[in-house]
Amino acid sequence: MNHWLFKTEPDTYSIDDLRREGRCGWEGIRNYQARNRLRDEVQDGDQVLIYHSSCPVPAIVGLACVVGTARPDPTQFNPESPYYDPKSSLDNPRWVLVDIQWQETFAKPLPLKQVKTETRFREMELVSRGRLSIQEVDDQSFRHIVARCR
DNA sequence: GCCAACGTTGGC
DNA sequence: GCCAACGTTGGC
Repeated sequence: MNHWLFKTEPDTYSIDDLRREGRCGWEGIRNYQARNRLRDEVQDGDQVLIYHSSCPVPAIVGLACVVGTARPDPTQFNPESPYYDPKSSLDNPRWVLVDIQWQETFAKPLPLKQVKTETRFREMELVSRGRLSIQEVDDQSFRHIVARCR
């Protein structure tokens, strides 16, 4: 069982939106490495830290879990969608998504600034590979973060 | 709004 | 398959 960190811009879709909806398809991933992880590595029941980017205080803000496995992202076929990809086809979809279920909104979100400061987080992809939108989180960091953000 | 880092595209 | 040009991300 792996743990993950999914990034989102709260102006587009926030942890509050996820809480309200309960469950959502994590649409709009348009990066091959992130896509490959969703398709090949993310498993039913995996836990996911939700991270807010491009906002006043970028931070890890909550917890969700994966429901089911990867499926084609319908937005790639919708010309009206900002995630539309004319090079994709129904026969051979290029992009996938996973569905996630809200579990928790943290009482004490963990700001990126803090993650960067502490040596225990040195190896986190959030520090070393900030732009990757689907990140793997090691077990120890994951447990530490959940415990201290509650 | 700037810009560094990094991903993608396409000509050759 | 290289690499220059270009586009995107995201912190600041």
